[in-house]
Amino acid sequence: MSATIEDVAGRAGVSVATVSRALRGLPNVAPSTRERVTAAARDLHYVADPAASRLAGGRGLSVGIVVASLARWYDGQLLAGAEAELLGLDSAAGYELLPFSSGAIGGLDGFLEARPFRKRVEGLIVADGPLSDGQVDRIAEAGVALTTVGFLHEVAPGLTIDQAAAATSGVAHLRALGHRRVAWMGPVDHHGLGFTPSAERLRGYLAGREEGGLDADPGLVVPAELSPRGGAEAVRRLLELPTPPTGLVACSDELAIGAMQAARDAGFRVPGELSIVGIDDHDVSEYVGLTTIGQDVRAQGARAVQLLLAYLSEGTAEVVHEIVPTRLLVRRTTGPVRPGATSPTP
Amino acid sequence: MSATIEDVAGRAGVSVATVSRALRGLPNVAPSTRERVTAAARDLHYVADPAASRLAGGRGLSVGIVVASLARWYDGQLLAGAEAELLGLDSAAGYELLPFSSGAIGGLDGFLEARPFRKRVEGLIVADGPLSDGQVDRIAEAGVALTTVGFLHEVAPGLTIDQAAAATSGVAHLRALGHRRVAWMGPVDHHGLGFTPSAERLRGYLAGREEGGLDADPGLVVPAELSPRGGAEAVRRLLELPTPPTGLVACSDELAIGAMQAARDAGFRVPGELSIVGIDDHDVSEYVGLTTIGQDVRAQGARAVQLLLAYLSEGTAEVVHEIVPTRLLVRRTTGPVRPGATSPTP
DNA sequence: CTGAAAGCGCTTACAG
DNA sequence: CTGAAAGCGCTTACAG
Repeated sequence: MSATIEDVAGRAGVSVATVSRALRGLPNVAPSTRERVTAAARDLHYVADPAASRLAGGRGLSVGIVVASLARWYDGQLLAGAEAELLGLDSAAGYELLPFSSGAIGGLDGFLEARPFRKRVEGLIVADGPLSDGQVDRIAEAGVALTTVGFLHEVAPGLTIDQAAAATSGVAHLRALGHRRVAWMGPVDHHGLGFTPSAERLRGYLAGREEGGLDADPGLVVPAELSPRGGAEAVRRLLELPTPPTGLVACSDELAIGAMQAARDAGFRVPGELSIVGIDDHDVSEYVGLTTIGQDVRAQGARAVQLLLAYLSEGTAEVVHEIVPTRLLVRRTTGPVRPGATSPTP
Repeated sequence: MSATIEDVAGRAGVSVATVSRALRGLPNVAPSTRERVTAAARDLHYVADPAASRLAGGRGLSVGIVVASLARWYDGQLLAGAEAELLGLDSAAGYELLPFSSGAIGGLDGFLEARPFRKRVEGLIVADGPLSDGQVDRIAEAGVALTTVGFLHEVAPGLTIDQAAAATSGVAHLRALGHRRVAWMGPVDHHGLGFTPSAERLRGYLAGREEGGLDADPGLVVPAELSPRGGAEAVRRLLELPTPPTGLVACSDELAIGAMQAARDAGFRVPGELSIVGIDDHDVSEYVGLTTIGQDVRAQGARAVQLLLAYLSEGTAEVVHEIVPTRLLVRRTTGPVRPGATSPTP
C-alpha cells in the first residue's frame, strides 16, 4: 500500500528511529541527515500512520468537540471555526476534529463513560454545559486537555460571552424604549439551573427586569425549546395572557424568528404591539430584520482551538479565561412602546 | 490506565486471542466461554483500543464525511442525521464520524492527496460534488467504501433528490400562477458545470423555463454565493433590470430569505410584485413564510450511513441509487402575477 | 473450540 | 548525532 517508515529509512540510508526523529522535528538530528530524510519522505509521499503513532507514542492528534446538536446554527458556526483553525495550521499538523453531539452520545456523561475517550482524543472542547466538577476530574485524570466555550469552569481554560449581560442588555434596550412588561422565552429546567448558557441568559433577563423595576409577573417567563417552532409555540402562550407583554427577549435568534412570525399570525404587529430581541445574530437575522445581541461564534470556535493547543503544548500553564464582547444590533423588530397598545388588533 | 485485552484474558482465564474473538462476536467460541469473557470485559470496563485494533487488523471504525461547509444549514442537517445513525447503532459499535469541509481541506482533492486517508477512514460519504472518475478510482484503489449524497456517481451507492426536477417544479409553480418572467439565482460557474447539486438545479430551472415557454432573457440568471447575503445582492441586480422579473426561484432557501428582505427594502412587495420560491425547506423557512421545494436532509444523512455500512459489510454488492422525494410547500412568498405590475412601488 | 506466536508501524529509552 | 531493540495493544493465520 503506502510507504512505511521503513521504506523511508531504506531510501535515506538511516534507521527508522532517525526517520522518526527527523520527521517530527526533534533535536539531535544532523541537518544534513534531516534533509535527506525529508527528501525521501517527500519522494515516497510518506505520512506516518496515525494509529501506529498513537499506539507507540501514547498520544495522537485528535481533538473532540462536544456540542448540543450538529444541526443547530450555533454549533455549526463553532465547528466551522474550530475546523478552520485546526486544519489550517501551517504544517497541516495532522490534527483531526471529532464532533460529538450530546444528544447522540447520551450527554457528556455518556461520552465520558462509554468510550475510552483517552484513547481517542488528546483534547476536548466542551460547548454544552453544565460541566460538573466530577466530570472535570474524570477528564483530568484521563490526561485529556479541556477547554470550554460558552461558559467557564474554574480549572479549565475557556472563553464565552457574558451570557447574563447579553440578556440584560436586551432587556435594557426595551426598557429604554419605554417597555414595562418584558417577557422571556427559553429552556428553563436545565439540570437544576447549572451554568449553561441558557440558564445564565435567564438569570440576566431576571436581573435586568429587576434592575429596571419592570413588571415581575411570573407568567412572563415561558419555557421554550431552542428552535423556531419552540419560539412560535411560546409566543402564543404569551399573547394569550390577560395582559400580554409589549416586549420580548428570546434566549436565541432561532426562537425569536419563530416568535416574530407567530406573533404576526396572531394579529400582533411587530414591533408595533410586540417588540422582540434575540440573542446570537444568526445568519438570517439581518435579513428578517431581527434586533439581537450579536456574538461571533465562529471566532470563538477558532479561539477555543488555540487555547486548547496552547494548553496541550505548554503543559499546565495558567488557566486562561476570556470574555468575548457582544453588541446590540438594533434592526426592525424593536420600537417604542405605544401607550395603551397592549391589546391585539384582530 | 484502563484495562487491556490481557487483563480481560487473565480475569476470564483464557487467551487474548479468545477474548478478541469472543468480544467481536466471531464464530467458533463456546457460548460459555463467550459469556465469561463478556462478563470479565464488563467488570473491567474494557473497550478495545481503537488504534491498536486498526493497526493490527488493518481497519478501524471511522467514516469520513466531506461537506461544503460545516457552517451551512444543509451540511449541519446531514451531519446530524449521519451521526445519529452511526452512533445510535444498537451496539454502539464504536464507529466515529469525521467531518471535513472541502473549504478547510482544499477540496476533495486536497483530502485525497494530502492525507493518508486510507489509514483514517474505512468509508467516505461525499456530499459536495462533483466527483471525478479519477477521484472515485483513487478512493476505490485505497480500499475505501464510498457513498454520495445530493448527487450520484455511476459506480458508487448514493442517494439524492432529483435536483433538476426540484428547480423545475419551482418554475412550474410560478408558471401556474401566471408568471412569464421567472429569474434564477445561484452559484453559476462550478467547475464547468459538473454534476453538483447547484449545477443540476440550474439545469432544472432552464428546462422548466423552456418547457413553459417563459421569457428566456439571459439577464434573468444571476450568480449568487449560497448565503442570505448572496441572495440580497443578487436580487438587487434583478430588480434593476429594465423589466424586472415577477417570479424568482433561488437555488437555496438561504438565498431566498436574503432575497425576500432585500426585495422588500427595494420597495417591491413580496409576493405582490415579486414571487419567490426557495429550495430545501430550511428550519426557518416556515417561519418567514417562504414557499419552497422541501427535502428531508437529515433523513438523507442517516440513509447515507446505512448505505455505506451495508456496502462495507456486504462487500461489493450491487450499487444502490436512491432518489428521494421532494415536496412543494406553498407558503406566503408566492402569489398570482398581477397584470401590469412589473414596476416597483417606491 | 482454543492457544502460542508473529506482526501491524510506529516511538522511546538505552547504548554508543 | 545515530542505531538496535523493546514494546504499545490488538488481530490473524497456524497448530492443535
